[in-house]
Amino acid sequence: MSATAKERKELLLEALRRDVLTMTLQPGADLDEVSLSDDYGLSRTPLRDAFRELAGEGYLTLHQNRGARVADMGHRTLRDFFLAAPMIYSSITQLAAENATLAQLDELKDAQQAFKSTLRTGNPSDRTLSNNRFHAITGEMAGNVYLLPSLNRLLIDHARISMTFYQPRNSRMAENVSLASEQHDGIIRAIENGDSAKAAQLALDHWELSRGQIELFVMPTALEAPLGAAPGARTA
Amino acid sequence: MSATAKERKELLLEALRRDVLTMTLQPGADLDEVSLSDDYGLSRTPLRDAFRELAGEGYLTLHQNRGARVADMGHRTLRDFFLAAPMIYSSITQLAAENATLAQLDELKDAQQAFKSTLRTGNPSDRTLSNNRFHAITGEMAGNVYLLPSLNRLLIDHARISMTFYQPRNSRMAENVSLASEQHDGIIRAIENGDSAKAAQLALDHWELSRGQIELFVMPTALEAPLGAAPGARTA
DNA sequence: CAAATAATTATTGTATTCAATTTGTATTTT
DNA sequence: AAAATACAAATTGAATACAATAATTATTTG
Repeated sequence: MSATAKERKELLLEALRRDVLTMTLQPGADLDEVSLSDDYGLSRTPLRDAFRELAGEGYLTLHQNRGARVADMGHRTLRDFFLAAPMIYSSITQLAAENATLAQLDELKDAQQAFKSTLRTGNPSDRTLSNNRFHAITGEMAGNVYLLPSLNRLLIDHARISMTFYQPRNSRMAENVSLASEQHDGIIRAIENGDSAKAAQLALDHWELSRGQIELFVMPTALEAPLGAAPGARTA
Repeated sequence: MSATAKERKELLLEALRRDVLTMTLQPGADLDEVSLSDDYGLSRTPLRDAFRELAGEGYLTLHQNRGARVADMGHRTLRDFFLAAPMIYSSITQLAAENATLAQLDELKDAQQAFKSTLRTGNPSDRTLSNNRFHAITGEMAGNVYLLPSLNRLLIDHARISMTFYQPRNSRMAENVSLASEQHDGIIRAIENGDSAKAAQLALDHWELSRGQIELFVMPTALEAPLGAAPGARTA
């Protein structure tokens, strides 16, 4: 409670964003106004204000007389995601290469450094968050107010999907993670050189890697054991 | 003051959206909390709530200790708009053809009827609003939560750009308006038939018409009078 | 008189209080 | 006992009251 009210509000916003992205707050979970307000030393008025803000960004959804819930991830979500992601990611990255400032480029490099260090420590949440930050910066670089809201919504659910599907359990997946890091480096170079066509292509490659990783979990490799022939198998 | 508080809030939201789209509230205009709150018989709390909601939708922008302003349309805006519009419009319309329900199709037909009638009455605001509604419905049809926020932001500024650039002053422009209406009909047919490729192409054609109309104002036809040769011309 | 500073006013942000709606529970009724 | 209704508790929404910040005006000082 030491900080000023404005700071506590900002703290709350960041914490909620983080908890949504890392699935600490699960999709559909409903947020209690009173408990959160005394957790962060705020009254309900600025808290509800924060809810609205986060709802506008796509983290939460608000329902009449029913409060705030973490944005859902239904069965349609994944399909919508696969449709929209390559288009938005590639065009954002292309525009980033065309419009990035040097200050933004430094930010992106810092974000990539942070991402690399999370690969070593291995905390899935931190990895997801640092990856999220990397791509959010490309969005700022692109600076297109019409595409940005779509990108940010994609990034929210990309983080959440990664948290569920992208836990590297074997060497193949670990390889993919470090490959993703190399792709980040490539994207940085393309942006640095203003090579927008290459940046767009690298974004697509990067997406394909991520997509494949997700599909490994959605469609796992088939079991090899033949049915009904195994010794001691129970009959239905 | 007769309606319930919830209704008055909804009324306020609709009125503000409408006023932003029709440029009744100009870009950058700042909204006074107290005057609006007694205009609509609401206290400042739900009013500020409405501001946040509209900010999330892209109609307003909020600044620290400085209240709400109508979303700006700077010099970058038009360029960003031209870049994003064809991509979003075509993909939204394509998805609309793939996913539209019959109820939504009826809504779209109704919206198109309304649009046609505004062409006859000739009120620019009504024409803009009914056109806006037509395209907003295609967005609902597409139903892709990741693309929808970008579409809606495009639609806000498309309406506002139309209100400034799209006042038909000669027969060429009047023709274009009725051509736009025919394109709407074509889009409806393509959606009805589930022909997503055709729908996407028609959306692009529709965009091209709109783009050309805007460019007529941004880049007007050159004057024909030769410079410096006219009698009585002043020398620099 | 100009610049700087202090005080006043206006506007925004937060807390508290009050009202309305919803949800859970208990009681009644068939 | 199951369903329906009435009641009570909890939760959300709005209004008022209070605090903090920014803008404006007045005053002071070089």
